[in-house]
This record gives sequence, C-alpha cells and structure tokens, in this order.
Amino acid sequence: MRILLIEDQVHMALTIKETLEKSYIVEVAYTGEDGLSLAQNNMYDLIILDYIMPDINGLFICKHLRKNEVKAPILMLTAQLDIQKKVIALDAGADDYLTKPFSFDELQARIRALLRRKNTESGSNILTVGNLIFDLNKKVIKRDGQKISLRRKEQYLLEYLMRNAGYTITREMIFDHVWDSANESFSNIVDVHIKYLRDQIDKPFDKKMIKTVHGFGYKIEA
Amino acid sequence: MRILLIEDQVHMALTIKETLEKSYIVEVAYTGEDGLSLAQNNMYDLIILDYIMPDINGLFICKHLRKNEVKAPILMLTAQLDIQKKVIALDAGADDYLTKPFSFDELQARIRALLRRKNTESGSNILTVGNLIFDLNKKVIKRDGQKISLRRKEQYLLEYLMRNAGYTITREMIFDHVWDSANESFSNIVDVHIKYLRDQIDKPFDKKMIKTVHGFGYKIEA
DNA sequence: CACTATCCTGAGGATAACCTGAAAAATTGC
DNA sequence: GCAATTTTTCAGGTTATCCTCAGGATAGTG
Repeated sequence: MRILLIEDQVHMALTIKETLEKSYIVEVAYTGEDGLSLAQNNMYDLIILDYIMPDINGLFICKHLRKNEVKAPILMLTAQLDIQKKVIALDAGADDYLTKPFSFDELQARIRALLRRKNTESGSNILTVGNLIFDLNKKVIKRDGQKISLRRKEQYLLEYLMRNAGYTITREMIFDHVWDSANESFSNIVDVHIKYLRDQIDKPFDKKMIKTVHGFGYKIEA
Repeated sequence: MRILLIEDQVHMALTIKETLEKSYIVEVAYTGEDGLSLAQNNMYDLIILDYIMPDINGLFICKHLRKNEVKAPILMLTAQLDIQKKVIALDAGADDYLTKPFSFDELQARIRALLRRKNTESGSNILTVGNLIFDLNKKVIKRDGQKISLRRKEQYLLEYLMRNAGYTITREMIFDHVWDSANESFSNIVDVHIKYLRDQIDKPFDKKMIKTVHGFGYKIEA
C-alpha cells in the first residue's frame, strides 16, 4: 500500500511518515505543487493532505485531483475544528477529515477505515481486461467464464497488473506494491510469481495476456 | 546518467564511486569548493552531498545551489541519525537523506527513487514527432497508427532523438546519454543502433525520419 | 573522376535478461 | 504441534539483446 503525504510542515511530515512507515510505503511532498504532480503521476492507495499550505491550498489540490480522475481516497488534515471547513472539504471530494492535533492511533484508524472502504465499496472493484474478470469483493477471477483460483500474492499481483492494464510495469514497481515492506530484495521473486500467474491465467488458453517487456518489466493486455 | 559526488573523505568517496560506476557516470569533488563550482557549471542528474566537510558546510552548498537554480535532486549524507538535521537538510532543499553508515544497496535504491521521481515529474510522457508517437509509460511506439516494437537500447535512443527532434545530435552526445557507462570506447556502436532503429522506424515506410548529417551526427524530423 | 573520410550493413560470439523446476523456509489451518 | 499450503530462494537452462569486427557503400573534395 502506498500513501502520499502532502504536508508543508517538515517536522510534522516526518513524524507522520515514520509512524506510517511500519505499515505502508509513504512518500512525502513538502509543497502543494510537488504533491499535485506526484499525485497525478503515480497511483497511490491513499492521499493525506494538509488543508493549509503556503503555495497551493489543500482544498484546491483536492478539487483539482478529482477533476483529473485521481480516484485515491483523500484524508484532509484541518488546523482546527470548524464545521464549515469540513463541509467544504467533503464537497471538494475529500473522503474524511481529521483536526489537528490528533493522536497517531486515531490517524491510523482512519487510514485503515479508508483503505477498507475503498476495497469493499464503489464500482471500481470489478476489474476487467479483455475477457479476464477479477471481482475484488468476491475474490473471484474468471477468464472466458472459466473460474481460476489464485493464491494471495498472485491475486495482489494480478490486481496490480490489471489496474495498470496496457502499461509496462517494472519489477521494482511490482515489488513495491505487492510486497509492501520497504526493504529491497534483489531476488527473482517477481519473476517467479509472474510464472505462477501465467500458469493459471495464460497456460490453459491460446492468447497470452501477460507479456514481458524485455529490459523493462511486464504488462497485461487483452 | 551523471552523478556528482561531493565528499571529503577520500576513501569513502572512492568506495561509493566504484559502486556507482557500474550504473552511472560518477564525478567526485573532494572539497566543498570544487563541488560547488562543478555543480554550478555542469548538468548532473543527481548530486550526492556530504553534510560535514572541512571547508564549506554541505548545508550551505545545498542552499546555495537551490538559490542558483540548480534543479538536480540532492541526496545528503548525514553523519548520524538526527531528526533535527534531517529537517534542516530538507528545508535547505535536499530531496532525501541517508545516515552513515549505510548499505550500498540502500544507497542505490534511494538513487533510483530520486532519478525515477525526477523522470515522472518533468513534463508529459508521450513524445510526438510527425506521425511517430512514443508513449514512454506504456513503452508503446506507433507510426501511422502501426505498432512498432523496439528493444531497450533502441527505445532509449529513439527517446533521445525525439526529445531533440529537429536538432542534429552528435554520436558522442548519443553515446553519453544512451550508454551511461563511463567507458570511452569509440566503436561504431551508435551507428549500429541507428541502423537497428531505422530498420523498424523507417524501412517499412516511405518517408525516412532519421536523417544522417554527414560529418556531424543524426537527427529525427517529420 | 578518383580518392578519402565517413557511414552503413551483416554475421557471429558474448552477455545480460528471463524462465523454470525443485528444494528450503515460512505461514496457515486444524 | 503437525501437516498442508504458500512463499521464497537458488541454480541451471533458454532466449533475446548487445557489441565487435570487417568489408561494402556513399558522400564530400579537389
């Protein structure tokens, strides 16, 4: 799971980062501008956004991201309790808000809630690429109507590939998303799981969907 | 990719240099002063900067470079874990920090992350010259809507040509960008890969886009 | 036109990237 | 706590890509 934290107060940012890093991969943007471009150019599972920042207002960032089809849940940090602001934040497309100061336990609880909600809710939880269907709720995968059973890691891998269907993804990116520890392993573990996935997804069929892009990584295509 | 390493401890500097040279072109400055002038007068893709140096403080160098519009990402090496210092370093314009001692795997991971971030941040990821389209994310190249598959080196070469479309580029420039090893052997390797590229990009079509500029190099044009 | 510098091309060996099977380690379920 | 399952590591084989080299073609020059 990858989280983007947009927060201009460096000390606050680092403290949050260190807390969350035990459970997630966390990237930090110290300006609204950086945050905006990172959010638009990467797939995060969650965005934490400070309301007040010197360059670009958090509210504006939020609106802008929604307009540009960034679907990740957004958690807003507001400086003090202010019903008015909360309403405005939610209207702008934020999914939840938290007023400073907050406890880290509470922060983590909200994050878990948002990540959970994202997985069980919303229309985007049936992935389709060609005639391959992955129902994330029911954990059911079908190709040409034929049921396929995958192990956990394979499911994560397939989900990530399908969410980026058509795009070439490096082994590093896959590793970061599917193996959510921050450590760097240089085994061929990604290759191996790609093979397992292929055995299930491609081997029994004519057309191969999982393609290796030599020198870069892999992609899935119809 | 060119990296500038500013580090006064000669032994440390050489060890880092040797490690990184497998993947990048590395230049070393052994004093802050040298580092400063090198950084200002050359275009590096990344600067690695020791926090503590006898002549000029790394922090000062960092600030100074940012003030002078040096945009390259800066990775700071700090002597020991110290949140305060990290904050100061980031405030000064550094992009990341690493506390000594560190493993070389970690160093390389951070470097890759910084270089990657820079690449995804800057500008669009779809290059177009005439009816030739290169989607850098998908690694998909099309001419007249027709898909073309290229190998890795050919893709790097094409990317470089397209980024400089209309301008003549020397073999040396191509070599420096596409072959990021520090080695200076001048075979006809660039020529060979230009041929490979032409076989894919030009041969099947009427109009030739990759042109030879006799005595100088090559260019790509619509 | 003839001469030279520059560029192009094809083939084969070297190398890096990728795939695979099997065994070891870790995790899960009873 | 043990067996079954899943995950990871490792080593070897296979394939695609890359580089070198040598000879042929082409452009520039007097």
